[in-house]
This record gives sequence, C-alpha cells and structure tokens, in this order.
Amino acid sequence: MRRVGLKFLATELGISEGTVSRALNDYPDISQSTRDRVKEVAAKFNYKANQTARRLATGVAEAVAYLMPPNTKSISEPFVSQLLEGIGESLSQRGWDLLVVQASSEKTEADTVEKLSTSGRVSGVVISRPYKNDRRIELLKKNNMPFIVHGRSVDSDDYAWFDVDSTQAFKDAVGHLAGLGHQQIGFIGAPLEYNFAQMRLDGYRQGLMENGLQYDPAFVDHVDMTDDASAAAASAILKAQNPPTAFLCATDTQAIGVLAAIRSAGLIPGQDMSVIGYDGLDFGKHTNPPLTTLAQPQSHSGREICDMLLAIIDGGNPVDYQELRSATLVRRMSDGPFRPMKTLIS
Amino acid sequence: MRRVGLKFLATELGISEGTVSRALNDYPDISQSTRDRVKEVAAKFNYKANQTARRLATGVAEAVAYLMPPNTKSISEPFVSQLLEGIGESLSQRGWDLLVVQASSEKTEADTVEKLSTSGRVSGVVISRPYKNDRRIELLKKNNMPFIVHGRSVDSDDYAWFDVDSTQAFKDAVGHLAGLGHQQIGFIGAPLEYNFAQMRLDGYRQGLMENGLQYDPAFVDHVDMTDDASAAAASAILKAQNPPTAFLCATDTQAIGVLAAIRSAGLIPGQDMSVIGYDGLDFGKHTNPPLTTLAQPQSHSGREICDMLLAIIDGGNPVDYQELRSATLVRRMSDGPFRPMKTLIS
DNA sequence: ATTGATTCCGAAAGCGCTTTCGGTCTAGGC
DNA sequence: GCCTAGACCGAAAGCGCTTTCGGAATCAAT
Repeated sequence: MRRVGLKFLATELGISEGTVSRALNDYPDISQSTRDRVKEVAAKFNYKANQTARRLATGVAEAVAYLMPPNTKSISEPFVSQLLEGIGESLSQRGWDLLVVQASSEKTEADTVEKLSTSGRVSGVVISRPYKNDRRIELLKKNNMPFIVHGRSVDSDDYAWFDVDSTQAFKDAVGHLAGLGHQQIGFIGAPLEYNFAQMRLDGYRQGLMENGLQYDPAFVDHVDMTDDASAAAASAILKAQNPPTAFLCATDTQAIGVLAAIRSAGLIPGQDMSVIGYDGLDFGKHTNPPLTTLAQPQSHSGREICDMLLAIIDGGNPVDYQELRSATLVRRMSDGPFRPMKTLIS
Repeated sequence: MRRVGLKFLATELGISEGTVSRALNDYPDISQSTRDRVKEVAAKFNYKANQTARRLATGVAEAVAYLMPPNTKSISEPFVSQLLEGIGESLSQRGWDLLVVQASSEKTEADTVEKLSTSGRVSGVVISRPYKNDRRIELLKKNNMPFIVHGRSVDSDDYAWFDVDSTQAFKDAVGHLAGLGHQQIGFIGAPLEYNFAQMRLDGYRQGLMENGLQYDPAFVDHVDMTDDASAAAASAILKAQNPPTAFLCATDTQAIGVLAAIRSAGLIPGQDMSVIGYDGLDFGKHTNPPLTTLAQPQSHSGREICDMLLAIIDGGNPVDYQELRSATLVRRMSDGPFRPMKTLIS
C-alpha cells in the first residue's frame, strides 16, 4: 500500500502536483470543476497532507507551545489540565498542534525557551505563572516570538497577558473578613519570586490598611504551594500567644493545608478560625469544611488565552491583548464571624 | 540579523553544508578537527537546526502525541497533568516533542487518530482510558503507528499497554470490607463503555462471590465520573429500605460524591457507612473524612509508559511491552467496621 | 614509483509540500 | 478575423536539512 501523497493524487488525476495542491488549498485560479474533482479523489484516498513538509514549505509551524510551570509539585495542579483543554480546543479549531514543553529544571528554563524560539517548531508560546522578572519573557521578546503570559511579571506593559486581579481580590477578602469582625488575619503566601505571590501579598496588605488593621509579620509566611508546607507554616503561626483568627491563603492547596493545621491544633476551622483560599478549585467543595475561596473565572480561560495568542500571531499588536479579569468570592463553610478565642489546649 | 542555518555556518567555516551537517551529527567520516571546529562555531552562533526541515529529511517526527481522554468533565483529572509530566520528562531527555491532541467530540475521535497516524507529525501515540472495544486502537494498528495504551481494552493481546490490576484491587477491597463485617456493599461504577469500568465491576462481583455475598443490582449503579452524578446515584441507593453499609467506587471523584450523599442522608461516612475509592488521589487526604482509597502507583507511570513507547518506536515488539501493576489499599478514615444500621430519619 | 586502501569532504539528490511565473486556451470586443 | 483579457494550469524553484556517492588527497605497502 503506497503512501498517498500529492504525487499520487496528481498521477491519479492526470494533473500536476502544483494544481492539486492549489485546488486543495482553495486557490482562486483553479476552476471549480477540477477543484471538486481533486477534493473528491483526495477524500476517497483519505489524503492527509504531510504536515512537516507543509510547514517547511510555508514557513509557518502551525503549532503553539505551552510551557509547563516549573516544579509542579503541588496537588498536581488541576489548573494545568483545564488550561490545556481550553488551549487545545482553540487550536484544534484551526487545525494547529499543541506542544507541551517542560524544562527539566529552573536552570534550563531559559535554554528551553531559547531553543523553542529558534528551532522554528512553533509559531507562538504561552507561559504560566511568571516570576517577577522572568527571563523567559525577555528571551521571547528578544527573539520576537509571539507569546502570551498567563499571569503577569512586574513589568507587563509591552507584552500580552491574561491575568486575574488577585490584588483586588485579596483586598476584598480582607475587607470581608474584617466585616466579619476579624482583627488579626494571617497570610500564607507563595514564594515571592513568583509575581502572583507578590501581588496577593500586596492585596492583603492594602486590605489591612484600608480596614485600619495592623500588618504583623509574625502572622505571615511564604511557603511552597503544597498542603504540607502551608500546614507547617500555619501551625507555627498558631503557636503564637495571641494568634490570628483568620487566614488568607495564596492558593486553595495551601488553604487546605491550613485547614488541617487548624484541626490538628484542636480548633474547628470555619468556626474558631476562618480560612479563605484562592483559585476556586472544585474540590474545595469537599474539604472539611468546604473551602471558601476566591474563584478565578478559569473555566474557559484556556480558550481565551489561546485566541489572544493566535490574534497576535496573525499580526496583532501584543499590547492590545492584555486582559484583567476579576475573581469572585465563593463562600462555602470555612469562613465565619469572629469568635473570641478560647485558650489553646496545647 | 540573518538567520543562522546550515548555509550560514557553512560559508562562515568555508566548508560545505553537508559536511557541517555530518559534523554536527557525529558522522564517523568527519575528521575530529573539523568536527570540533564546526561545533564550536555552531555553539558560538547559537545554531539550532530547524526541526521541521530535519524531520522532513529524516522522515522521523521526533514527537509523540498524547490523546486527551474525551469528556474530561470530572474534577479535572489531576492524573492528566501527572501523566503529562512523566511523558514530558522521558521525551525531553531524547529531545523529542510532546503533542497533546484532543478530539472535540466522541464522533471525531477516530478521525483525529486517523489524521494523526497519516499526517506523519508524530512517531508514536499514547492513549488513555480505552473503551472496551476501542476504534482508536484498531486504527492505530491498521496504520501501524507505534502506540501504547494506558489501560486496556478487552482484547489486549496484541498491543502494548500499561495498566493497574483494578479487578484484583476491587476483589481485595470487597474482602477488606467483608472482613470488617459488611454484608451489603454498594458499588458506584463508571460508564460501562470504558473497559476499566467493567474490570472494576468484575472485581467487585468476584469479591462478593469469594466472600459468599450476594450481588444485588439494586446496590449498584454506573454513572459519569463526577462527584455530583455519583452523589445522586448513592442517594438513590440509600433510599432503599435496607441499604448497603458500605460503598465501593470506581474512582475517587465518585467516592467523594458518595461521601457527600451519605452526609446529606444524615449519616456519618466512615462510621455509619464505609466508602472506598480508587485512584489514590492526593486530595483524598483532605476530604471529610479522609478518603480510604485504592492507590495506583501512578507517581512515575508517565515516564514508564513513555519509555515503553519509545522502545517500541525503536523497533521493539509491542507485545513485549505489557505491564500490569497492582494497586494498594491506603486506609484513611472513610472505612470502618460494620455497625448495625440505625433507621434513617428521612 | 605504482597500486590499493583509507580518510575526509564536496556535490547533489531528495523529503513532500507550496507558490511564483509564465504559457496556453477560450471568450469577448472591435 | 485580430487582439487583449482573463481563466486555468504546468513547470520548476525552493523550504532547510540529511545522506548517498564518488572524488581528491593522504598514506602505507609492494
């Protein structure tokens, strides 16, 4: 069984390869009749153009890459598969490919990007969760490879991004907690090299200020985005003589850890102690108690992000593609009114 | 700034393109000295071969595709990102690409596979969670595209797969529950078009038989792998006049739904009613109560799966690559000894 | 000095498609 | 009937790399 290529179709039809190609690609200088004939025969033999050859000839890769966030060690990031799904959707509509690339370590992250942008295998890339100053972004700009970042670095004026205003969200959350009567609010943040961690911290501090509350460094910590790390951090904070009565967490995963820490301190989360997470992850519905969280509208963000990227690839100006969404507080059971603290057993 | 390609390097070095290429690829008929010289200059100009051209010339795609499982509607499948991570690791070691492809609907699944195997953009594919009789597998075989399936279809003799013996696992789980004194065990399964659903059901039934327990169709249901669907199913079953005192669930996600159903029936899961899930998902640690589960050793299964695939691509016989792992029961708090049922409030 | 074997490299032919360029043919307009 | 426009299509030149083939140069052996 011989490979059906352009050549095969051409001899089969008794016309030239070029004509077949143009017919298939709807060139206007091909008569309707031959176009139909070609397409019919192509379908009959189930012809699929060799993508590699096509790419080489046209010079467009017809693929975009998603850079996996580094050290994906947390409760395995449901957000990755969600994002991927959206991106894939948007891409498949256009018949393009989705490449998932992964830097083995932080060291090689830049290399990976460099190679990606010079080896010509993709026509655009999306990266997630940027650092404050992200070399990957610099490289992408330098090699002028179209890209969009999911999140923002500190200097986000001159590239495309899609982000949620987590600063505002945390400010609001503090307000919410303050409204509930809480005066001392702890904060479990993410490593500050990530810009989102900084922005959430900022929101927290601004919220404190707006509500006339004191920022107490003893109540805040920045740890890896895992349940265990944040549980440890929260436990330590709870050991204070006069601990906070509520916690804000940079991620849902961390919030879950805090829930556990509270319970193992003999307190009841949601009653003795409020905690609010961020992400809006579905499984927060099933934690003990169900987790109140700041939900990002990430349902179809993958799609949107990718559509924006495609627009840029098509010649759009990156600066025109900057989207800031807002998060919404979804109250479940882990927050509640301030209660005077009973003394800890410990 | 001109594109650095083979031509550029060749003129730069004053030698022919072919020689440069062979030097870079360590052909033995290039003198050590020129080889060094070439590599040095290539590094200096940060040369990266155009992958597309290379692929066209060599005929090998240097990429494998992962077919996203269809209708990923459950609590966003943490297993996908885990798998992807493993696959990516294995691939990047070889410098290959990972393509994530997605069929828009079940209808187009076959098409997607067909196109994948004829368009020559990948040299292998891995698919997850096969149906009992999976057209994708047939197509892959027909087009003899190397592939490996994560899971098994009913007829799994003549292709490569990596699976966990969930039949055995469920048999054991029934035994465990029976040992705890449970006589009536419910089962929330997944849609039976998936082969894994059938295998788990089989294990359940075999376990029942081995322990001299009766199979009661009123205690089993097969629903989508979401928390809500399984909660609804469990609620219905609990309405029976003489309901089961324990539930086995085909997935952790479903088990979580069952937990909720039990609670909303006024019962305490883990005490009044046992439930055991399957998957070993991390967040089961944080449910209410923490979920006892049959954990699959999926930590690095992505790596292994991909390594197997690569071996096949390198000419290995698919039949030599069939791995059956076993699951282990990790007890948390959602199972416990049988307690005589108090009458339901309802 | 001649031959034969090696070593090393250049030339050139693809890989399978796209796309420009120009040529043939038909249809009108005078 | 002649000329100009289109309308359609064939020829051929790439895209950037790999790889075969053979030739030139070097070297050892007779």
